Amino acid sequence: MAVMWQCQEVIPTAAPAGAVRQGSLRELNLALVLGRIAAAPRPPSRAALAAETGLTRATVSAVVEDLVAGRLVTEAEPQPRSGAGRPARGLVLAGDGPAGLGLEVNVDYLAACVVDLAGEVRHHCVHRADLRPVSPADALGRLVRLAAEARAAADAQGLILAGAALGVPGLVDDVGLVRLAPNLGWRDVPVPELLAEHPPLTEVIDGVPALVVDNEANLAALSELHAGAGPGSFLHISGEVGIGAGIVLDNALYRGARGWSGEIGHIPVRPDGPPCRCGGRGCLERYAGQESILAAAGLAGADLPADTAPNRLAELAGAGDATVLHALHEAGVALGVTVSSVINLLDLDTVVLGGGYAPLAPWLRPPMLAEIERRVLTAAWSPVTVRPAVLGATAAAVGAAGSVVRRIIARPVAWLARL
Amino acid sequence: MAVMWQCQEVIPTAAPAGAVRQGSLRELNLALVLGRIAAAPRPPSRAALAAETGLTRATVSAVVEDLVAGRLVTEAEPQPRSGAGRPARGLVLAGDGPAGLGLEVNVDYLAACVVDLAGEVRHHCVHRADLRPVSPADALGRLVRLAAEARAAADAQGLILAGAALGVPGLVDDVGLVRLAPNLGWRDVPVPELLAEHPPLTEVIDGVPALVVDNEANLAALSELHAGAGPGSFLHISGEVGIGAGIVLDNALYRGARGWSGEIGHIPVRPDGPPCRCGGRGCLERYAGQESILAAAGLAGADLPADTAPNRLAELAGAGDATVLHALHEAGVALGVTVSSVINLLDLDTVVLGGGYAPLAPWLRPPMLAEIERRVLTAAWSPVTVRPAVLGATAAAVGAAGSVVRRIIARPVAWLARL
DNA sequence: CCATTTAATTCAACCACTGAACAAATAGCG
DNA sequence: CGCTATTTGTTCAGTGGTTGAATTAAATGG
Repeated sequence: MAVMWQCQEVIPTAAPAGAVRQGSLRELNLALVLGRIAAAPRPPSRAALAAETGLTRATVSAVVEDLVAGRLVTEAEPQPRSGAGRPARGLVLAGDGPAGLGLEVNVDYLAACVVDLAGEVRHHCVHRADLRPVSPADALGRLVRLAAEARAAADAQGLILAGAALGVPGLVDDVGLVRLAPNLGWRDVPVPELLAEHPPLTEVIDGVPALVVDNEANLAALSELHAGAGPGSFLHISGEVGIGAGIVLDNALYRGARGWSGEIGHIPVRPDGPPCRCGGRGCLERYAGQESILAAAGLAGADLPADTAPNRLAELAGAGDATVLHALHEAGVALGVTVSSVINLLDLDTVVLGGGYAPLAPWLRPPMLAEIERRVLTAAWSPVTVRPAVLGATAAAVGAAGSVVRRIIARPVAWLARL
Repeated sequence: MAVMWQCQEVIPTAAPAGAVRQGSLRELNLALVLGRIAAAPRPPSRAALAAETGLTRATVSAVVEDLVAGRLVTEAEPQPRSGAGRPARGLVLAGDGPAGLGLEVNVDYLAACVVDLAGEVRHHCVHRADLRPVSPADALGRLVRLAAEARAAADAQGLILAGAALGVPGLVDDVGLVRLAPNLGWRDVPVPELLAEHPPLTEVIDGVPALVVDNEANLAALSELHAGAGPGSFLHISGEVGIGAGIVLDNALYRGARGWSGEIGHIPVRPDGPPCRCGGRGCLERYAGQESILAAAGLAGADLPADTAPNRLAELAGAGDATVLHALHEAGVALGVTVSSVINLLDLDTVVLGGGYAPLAPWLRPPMLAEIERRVLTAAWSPVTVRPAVLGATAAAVGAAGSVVRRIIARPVAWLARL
């Protein structure tokens, strides 16, 4: 069994860097048309797609025929139309075609979900447990059981799982090794090997590995790209126990030379500040990490589970607790300083507060905006938006599943060839 | 005369986002083959190109025929071969085809140069003068005279100018307006309008404007990408009077949502540090800007021209001047702190010291590496390289000219259609 | 001098898109 | 109710560009 491990989701750019044969022509147009169907606000007709893409109606018909045959697209009920003419048959992404399996291992929960082509979450299941004392092999074993449940749920709904993606709160290298997941206590964990005993996740479908491992913050950012306020460039900050960021540039996740981009938690806020366990001093995590906020809020000993702490903080802040308000203000200032650097560097216009920061956005936002206003050179010409993420704690798992279906939409040929 | 102004060089991605007709097929393969010829270390044969790209030899021959007819490629002398078989005819980029005109306006000089398809600098001319007291219209007038000289030189060598690019040390928006060039004293200067009286620069060749305006740091980074140590992702820091950075990700310049990326000079090193004229506090420019280094080195009153100051500092440092050494060390530490943030964020493996920093690299490098070692989370697994730029002060102008020819190589159809 | 080897060209076949004509399905109007 | 206008979708000959195999070209080596 030749298992090829690919780490980290890569949405193939529709255009191959290599030779362009005539088959590529159809390949590119399949991707083009399917992409438009996916992006359209309402089911488009073949004629509308032709007008939109510049292809002829004849070609669009041929392409759509392929997509329908491959169960990627179905015809919607003819919708009430105004004006004369033969009524259009609307095209929608199939609700019973391929789907993506999204998995997540985090500090205090496991999650699995199934997302269909249209991006709808068709199954979702969370298993709460503190995973720090659990061995990696054990944790992954539990995850496989969750995945089996999800697979059964997908089958029951007529969906075909086309791949899976796993989000981990740490650095993942390009052979599937989790180099370091500090808050989980993992170091050099070979996820592929540990999962190798579980066949459902280790198949290779047409050259694409059945499972892809990626950083959790990256996947959360992807979910915001697809489910959230849509296209553009933005920074998605995940405030979990650690602080991670996903960088979306021009509708694509930027991963860096080795896939380790977005390690925002250890950007120095005050280079001479208190030492951080990373070895540096005055890192952002020392000011805006969950533990630091809790300590500053006087809740250090409260021993709250990591996933309820943000809501507890929001509750107290809403009630006007001065210590908590001050702690959040300080965290917001630190975040603002860091984010200003990022914006000066990358010229982004949007910052999304995700993970644990989402419920705290009302209190983090004002000090962040104040710092940005002061420190970002171009703020005068174009304002920067800071907003909470639309998806909550489930973002990473949903983003993982979404990355699977987005890969199909970006390169439908791979799926069609599988049949 | 319909002059379309496009600001900022954009290398077209060979694959159009729109419809893919059969003509696109040839278009893509022209770009593919020409790109391989440009990237090859020695003149490749048609057969080698076929093997490399996956196209058939028949197709490669047809494509090459088009390229030769369009004066983009010529056949090199048959080189001595080993082994049996018909000798290959090597293909090289034409030395008498299209060329790019590169222009630069900086604080104390103007520059123009001509670069051919192969990236060779075929003409170069610098005009030294302090341009701060000169009006923008006047400065651009002088630049046009320099450009005319360059055009004559290109003609004399049988080159055809296919476009021009202008580098400016400031923020350029997408209609050609220089929003702010602080060290030049420019604000809201409409470069296109001021150049409109000079026909040679305002033609539109086949939909592509004859002149493109861009930030100088971006163009310097591009020159490093093409002339320097080649492909990859890196941060190019230009230490002129201000500090700018060009970000190259996956062999492409990243420009940001509005083209204002790389404003690294105002990233805070110490958020409570001395106030900066940008309105923030403790910005990098306050520690590693040319004026700050000179002040720390005790040369504040020396009134050195901006372009000789770095060499003077290098001279003194080489002679062991303790004050200068200390000043450079402090600047290096500040640069190291900032660069660490950038690397944590973007996961780059290379930092290039360009502009005025290039001659100072021997002294800046050690403290930078020390900070990176300490603050970059992933430094343990993969080392970060810090090196001086290969091109000196001429980098921006050469990069500008190079961007013109790179655009032709990336999409040769535009040039071929022009005939 | 001829077999071997590699390079490049020629040519019929084929694939996918184009453009125009045609069929289908509706609304509006007398 | 029937006719026209209108828009959607399909059919089909035509075309551009690639493929693959055969052919020609130009060298080496025994």
